[in-house]
Amino acid sequence: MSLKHAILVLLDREPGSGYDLTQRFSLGIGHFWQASHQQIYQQLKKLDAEKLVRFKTLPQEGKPDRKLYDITASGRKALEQWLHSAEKPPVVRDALLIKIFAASEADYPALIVEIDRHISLHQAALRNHQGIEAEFFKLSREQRQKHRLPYLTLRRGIRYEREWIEWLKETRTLLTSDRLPDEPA
Amino acid sequence: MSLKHAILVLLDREPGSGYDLTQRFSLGIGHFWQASHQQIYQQLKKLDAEKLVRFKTLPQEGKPDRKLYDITASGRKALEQWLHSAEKPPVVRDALLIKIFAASEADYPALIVEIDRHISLHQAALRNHQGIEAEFFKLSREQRQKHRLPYLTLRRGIRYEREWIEWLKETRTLLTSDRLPDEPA
DNA sequence: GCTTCATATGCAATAAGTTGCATATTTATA
DNA sequence: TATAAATATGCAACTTATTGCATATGAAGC
Repeated sequence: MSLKHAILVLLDREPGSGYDLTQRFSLGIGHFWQASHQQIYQQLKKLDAEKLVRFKTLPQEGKPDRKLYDITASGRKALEQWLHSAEKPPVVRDALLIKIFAASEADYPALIVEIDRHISLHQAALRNHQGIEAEFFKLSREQRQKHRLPYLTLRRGIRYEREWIEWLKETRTLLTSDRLPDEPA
Repeated sequence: MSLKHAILVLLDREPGSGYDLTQRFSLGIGHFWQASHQQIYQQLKKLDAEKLVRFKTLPQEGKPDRKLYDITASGRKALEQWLHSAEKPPVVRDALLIKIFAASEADYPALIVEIDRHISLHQAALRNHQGIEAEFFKLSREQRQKHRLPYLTLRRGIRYEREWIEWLKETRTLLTSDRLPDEPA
């Protein structure tokens, strides 16, 4: 259900096409919700069937018609109800940790390579988030105040990536030096 | 594919029934992979069809027969191959962050309640992890050395929960005081 | 005596997400 | 000049995960 509501949130801020939403997901809220364009188009269809959104078809030359979606009154109502409902913390499912859990010494070299790869990926994500953060701090105080909730979610993304990198580096060191932590985390 | 391999990892350590595995998931590796018993039974069936596991039926009185599963030679082979394959970092999908992202001032009171609830949940998870960690540190040096990889994954769980709690508390403070962060995360 | 918990396995329906493919044009880049 | 990227939408098949139900007994606690 959450993807539907994420879409409603975005349309509530500004109407847009499926394509627009795909951009907004990857650029705007990708640090806490990821969705492919296929998923977005599927859910827009369902949201339309439920009358939570509606659309106007804008013909374009050479390209397929653009469907400009907008949230409806009952969409807004559904969104508000959802905002006040309780949510479970996300389930954690991390394949890298299964591998680390299960590895024997023979697997260490491959594991180190994989850990390094993940460090790079998380560093790239962190740099990306920090770029957006830097933009935020260039804004005026009023503008910052206005966008503070989105910024707080970005902070969570930054900390998340940072925490990953720290743990991966610590784990890498312990694996290569064959040592073991001498005190609790 | 990862659930299948998580099951193979557990069976490789020790044969067991679907029920046993359910316990091992919730107690042993639940901090990085969660699975319900329905899912586990489904996947055991598929793994059996693929000949990666096999089972013996142990009749029991009064209770349904116990199916004792074990990994096969080709299961071990598949597991090793998988251990050396590359994995994408887990996708992040966090409904609470959508809510925080989208909230308006009218939603703040409900949001604070929800944040407090999440703080409690993460604190409970943290305490649980730390209990297991305390057991680990009671072990002899040799034993600790032997179980160090599982322990490293537990450290990740501990840090993950701690990071959540910190961010939730910070966010809660900023929301209630209507202030805004004055420096980058 | 009654309820709850633990043991033990499973089906069926649905929801959610992924992968691969298909189409068609313009604009920027090597 | 060819190639790739951006724009724009979508279907079909499949995998993965969730929800709700069903069955059956023994043991422990109130």
